[in-house]
Amino acid sequence: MPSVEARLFHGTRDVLPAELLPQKELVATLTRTFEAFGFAPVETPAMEFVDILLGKYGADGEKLIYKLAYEDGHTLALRYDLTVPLSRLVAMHPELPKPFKRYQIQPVWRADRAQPAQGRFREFIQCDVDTVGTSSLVADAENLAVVHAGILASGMEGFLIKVNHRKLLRGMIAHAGLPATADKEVLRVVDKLDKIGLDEVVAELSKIGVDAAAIDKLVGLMNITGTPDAVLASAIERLGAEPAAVEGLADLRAMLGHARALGVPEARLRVDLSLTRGLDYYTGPVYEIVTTEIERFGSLGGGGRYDDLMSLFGGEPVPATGVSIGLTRLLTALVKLGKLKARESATDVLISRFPDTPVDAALACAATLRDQGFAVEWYYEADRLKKQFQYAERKGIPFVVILGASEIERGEAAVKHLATGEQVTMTRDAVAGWMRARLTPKA
RNA sequence: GUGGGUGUAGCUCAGUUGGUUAGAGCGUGAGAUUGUGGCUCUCGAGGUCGCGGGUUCAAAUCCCGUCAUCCACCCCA
Repeated sequence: MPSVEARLFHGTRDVLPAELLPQKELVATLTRTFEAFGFAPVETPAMEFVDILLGKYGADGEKLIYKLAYEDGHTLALRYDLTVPLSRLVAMHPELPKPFKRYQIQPVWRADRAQPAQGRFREFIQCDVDTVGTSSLVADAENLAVVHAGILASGMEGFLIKVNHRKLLRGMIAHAGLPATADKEVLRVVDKLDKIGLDEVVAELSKIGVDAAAIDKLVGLMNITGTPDAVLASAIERLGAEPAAVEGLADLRAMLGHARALGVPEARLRVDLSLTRGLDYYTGPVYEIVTTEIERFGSLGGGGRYDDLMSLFGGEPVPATGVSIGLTRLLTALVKLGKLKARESATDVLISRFPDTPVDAALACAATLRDQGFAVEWYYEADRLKKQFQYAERKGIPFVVILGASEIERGEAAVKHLATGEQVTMTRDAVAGWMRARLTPKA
């Protein structure tokens, strides 16, 4: 067989132990958080029929769906997100008690142009929670509370949750006297406000044919800053007479009140009237989580309410809302910030030995330590002790237990704590307690 | 998808106006009187100079193409 160069498809990645060990811990924490809010897990297949996915994301998103060249190339695709597969699943299981609250931690695929430094990949893991079957804004507030708790638990410190409302956006477009069909183009420009500045936004708006009066109204709204309450109050002042906006304003006010009651700090929340979000299926509140610690980094999560999506699979419309944490992106950010406590190995203790060590007696000792709850690794070769210690050092194993013929004979063991250099020879039943007293508790 | 930059060792890079066996640091392997890690020292392994073509007596170096990758935009997790 001809040899091929070992390589990866751009935008995909291998995850090595140093990163995957902390990632697994984070997933365990997120899982506990999700379950604490009453969400239960599901998984769905990586591939779906193409027509299940088409017509849900909008033209921009649809271009990024990976279609599989299976049969005629028009039957299967890799899932693009977890929300549409969930809707399909619920449509196929009408017997599920509503509201159906599920979480799902699985990879998705997007034929994007990858940019790893910005946390942009073609394959990445999303952690979604969704509540299907209620219009209650408490469910939306719970979404905010769940992502807040989840991101905080990851060790990320600087982040904000931006919220807006699709109906409020529609009201703003109407308020400016623009046709509803113009919203996408206009809002995309306005969304760039904090990046390119006011003058540029005005220039671009007039370039796409928005008249000066409309620009004034839009920019006036976008420029409102301050606490969520202040922004809302100011928006009510300007849009209170706009029928299209009223419901959005009321929803946001209620949702934010519930979120505060659930313990989301005021300082984490921003009402951002320029937040649009590209996916077509959102109908109500929308949210996006951004880090304030890295320039030009993609969002850490996002979501919103999508009351019309379920009806696209036939049957009755079912209200639904959900939010997603971008696990791959969150981990990338933490690595970039040096906030990931990397560890090469999950091993607590290495059993080191000598040419004269009775192997089976030492293995029995390893088995005992495992029974006592330690992760124990056996050193296979009777190498120089120096080499065995170097191995433990490089893999970040905190303890080395030294077993020679004399220790085995006397029922003893020498134990060394590498971080402090402390070493004691003791009876073997004392080893577990000695190590446990020095093992830094896992966070 | 649009625009710009860069491809030399596992990683970060040097390589003079084209000129013999292409270098350094880090990492990695072995060792410094055979039961002790981090520091230091010695020695070693490792390169189709992204790939293809062209110019030339001679190309890592110049030209064309191609692929890969990075950055910004777009969009988002």
